[in-house]
Amino acid sequence: MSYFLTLHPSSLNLRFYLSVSCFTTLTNLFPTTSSQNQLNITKQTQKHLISLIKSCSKKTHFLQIHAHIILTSLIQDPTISLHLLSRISFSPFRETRYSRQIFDQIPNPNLSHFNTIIRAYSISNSPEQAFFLFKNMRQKCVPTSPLTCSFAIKSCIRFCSLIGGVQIHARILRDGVQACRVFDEISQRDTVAWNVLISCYIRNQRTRDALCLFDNMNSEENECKPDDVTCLLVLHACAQLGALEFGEKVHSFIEEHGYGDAKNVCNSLIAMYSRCGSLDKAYWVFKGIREKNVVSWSAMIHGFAINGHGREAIEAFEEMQRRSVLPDDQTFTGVLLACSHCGFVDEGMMFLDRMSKEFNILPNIHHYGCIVDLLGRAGLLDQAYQVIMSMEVKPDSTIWRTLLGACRIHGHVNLGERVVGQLIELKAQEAGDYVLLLNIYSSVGNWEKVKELRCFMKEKGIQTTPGCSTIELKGVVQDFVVDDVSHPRKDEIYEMLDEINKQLKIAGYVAEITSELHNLAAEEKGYALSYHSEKLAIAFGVLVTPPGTAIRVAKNLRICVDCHNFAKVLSGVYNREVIIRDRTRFHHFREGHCSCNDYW
DNA sequence: GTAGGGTTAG
Repeated sequence: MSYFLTLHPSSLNLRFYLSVSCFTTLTNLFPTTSSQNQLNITKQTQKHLISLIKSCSKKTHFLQIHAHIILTSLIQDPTISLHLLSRISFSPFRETRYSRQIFDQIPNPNLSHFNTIIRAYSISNSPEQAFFLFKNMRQKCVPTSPLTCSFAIKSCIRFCSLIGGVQIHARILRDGVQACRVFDEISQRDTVAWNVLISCYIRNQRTRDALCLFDNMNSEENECKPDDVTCLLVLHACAQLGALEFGEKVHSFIEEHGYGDAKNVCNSLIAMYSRCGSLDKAYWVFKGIREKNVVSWSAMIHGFAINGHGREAIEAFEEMQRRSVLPDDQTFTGVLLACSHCGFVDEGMMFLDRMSKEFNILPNIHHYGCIVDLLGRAGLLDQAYQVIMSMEVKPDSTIWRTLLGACRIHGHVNLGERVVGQLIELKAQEAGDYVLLLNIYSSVGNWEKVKELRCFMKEKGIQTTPGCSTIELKGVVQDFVVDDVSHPRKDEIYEMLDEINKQLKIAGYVAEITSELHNLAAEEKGYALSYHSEKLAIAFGVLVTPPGTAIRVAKNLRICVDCHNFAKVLSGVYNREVIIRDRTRFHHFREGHCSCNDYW
């Protein structure tokens, strides 16, 4: 029997014991299995062996057990090998090198094996090995657990590896396990470490914290400064938040540090300015790019589209072709978006047709989303439904929700109910969907159904998202919720809102009540609407900014008809440009008018 | 071989 050949070449200790002293003892101690290659183990043998391993208190004894396990190929049994590894790693006679020998003999180490050996290394004199094994797990496609990460990070801290810690940190966040505290434990943070943290914050919708980190990086005590990648990340956060002033600050930083020539930075600036409703500045940046690529054009087209400048978006699309820049799928998303936001039904359908025929780009779910929105808002609900049913991509919850939004606009009860049914079937229904259905019922005055659905929602404990509007003042984003009383200047804000309401009534503003959910008397409804979060944010804007300054508000949900009218009349009476970005689009108001097709 | 990164429906 050539059992020596089955041994790992490095396991000299074991060779020694096997060849010199223990072999006879071992075979007497344990009945060996007949074949070394076939693992044939009963539950009882396993149990017996494990209790032996556990009770083993001397190294010599342990060595004997180990030798036997190798000899009988029982090392292939994952439970036995784990106990063996665990005992040698955390016993009074522990020795990391020996742990490693055993680990290397295990044919297919699993998560528990890795956790054990990584833990052993993390408290040993060679903690860097823990990190290498952690990386090894990825290469071998062994999934990691929070425990693994915790040991691996500890080891990185012990051998002062920033790179290691950052890599594990990124992986933890990618795997959805929160461990931002790790960052604080890194002694030497470089720009990349900061950038990773910012990126993770943005991915986890903590955009405001991302902006704070930019400021922290920029502070005097901090040695490593933001670089071009930091700027890209932070611009993205500004765009999401609608934080224009902060975005401008980042823009100045970019210019000061000479990042302004980088095309990716410029493209991000275009996106940031357009998503903050500052189309002029977006266009200014766009014009400054010498060699505009497809991303620059797409970003600009998208910017025109979301700001309600559909004609310019389409012109830009034509211009880019004259300049021989080939459009891609995202360019068409922008073009179709322009059509949807401006109600260009025929053109939208034509572009959908052209993109595959002329440009060989197959429409994706985003393109169909625009088309469904376009048809739905135009009141062509059946046609929109047909598009969903006929498209080659599987409809997702978002696309059904788009159609549901259109059902609300047009008070389409039957289709609305069917769409909610589809969402429930997809198991993707959200509180907001039921709210839209409530809106549909109340807009047609079906209070019976409203009551029924409200009861259902109460029974099921469905929590609706509270409406929240934000407005930025001197680079700080401020929140307002419905009937907000938490603001330090709440008295002034409510006073201002009352004053605004008086002025607007004189100008002919009447509270629009169909969108309100409750079956209240008209007067009460008017009252219930008066403290919507966007109105509070606007009142705050009027209060704290000098006359003539544009008021920019971002809202997490859809703006209601009444607030829309309120802002429209206000833009004329107070001579203020009002820009409200809600969940689905921008609403620009100037001199008593709305730049898009009014509410829709 | 060297982390983090540009435009994307509602």
